[in-house]
Amino acid sequence: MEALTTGILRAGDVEVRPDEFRAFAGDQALNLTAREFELLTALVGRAGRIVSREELYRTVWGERYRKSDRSVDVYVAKLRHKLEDALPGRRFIHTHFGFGYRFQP
Amino acid sequence: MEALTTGILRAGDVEVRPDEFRAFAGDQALNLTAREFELLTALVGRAGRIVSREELYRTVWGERYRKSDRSVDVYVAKLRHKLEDALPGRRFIHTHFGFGYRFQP
DNA sequence: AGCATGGTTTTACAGGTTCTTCACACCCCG
DNA sequence: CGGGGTGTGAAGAACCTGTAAAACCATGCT
Repeated sequence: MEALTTGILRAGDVEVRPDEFRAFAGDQALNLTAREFELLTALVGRAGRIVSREELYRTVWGERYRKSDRSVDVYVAKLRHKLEDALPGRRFIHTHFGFGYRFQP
Repeated sequence: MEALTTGILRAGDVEVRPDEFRAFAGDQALNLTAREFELLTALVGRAGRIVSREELYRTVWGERYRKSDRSVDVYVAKLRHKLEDALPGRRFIHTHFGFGYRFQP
């Protein structure tokens, strides 16, 4: 989005600083693993758009996507948990059946 | 249509954004399944022309068309219903007996 | 090396949604 | 009328998603 000057991605209360490998939800830092962080970066960088599993997989894993690979789903679940812990009751990652996921604060 | 720059298809009040997996009728988003979305994309991309079931089937389903397969008809009905919900009283998908369908706002 | 710890990938299954096909009614046109 | 074309509801098949848990890996420490 407006990452040109600062490199920081923001969508609502969620902020990602790719150059620092840190992410925040509201005022608290999220404790993410490398994969979780990369996936969140990919999602926030595409906030508001429906993104296919294939695009997410290629971006984060850097390999060809196999339809049977559930890694994206598994990590979406992990991110949802940690976002829920940080900001209870709010939904950020929306499922679009048959298409993919959408990050929307 | 004029998809060269934006990738967006438009016909009257109906707009399809293939790269975002989203479609709009008037100002509201259409809640479509994968097949419905692909069929609408095929129809809007051929707006104003009569399109045979065979061409629609090959485009959307990617397989050889069997005369007994009613999938196109079933999904045209679904699309008509959702377009009617979004923009009541208007007709978009016209039947040409013995030939196929035509999308015309 | 052997072991512990934490992360990643794969598997399995339940639950839900969508898709295909069938059946029957209706319609169009000769 | 008659016969094939079309509209559409319904039901089971097929597919998709959420998630826990197992299996697999990588790293660091004793």
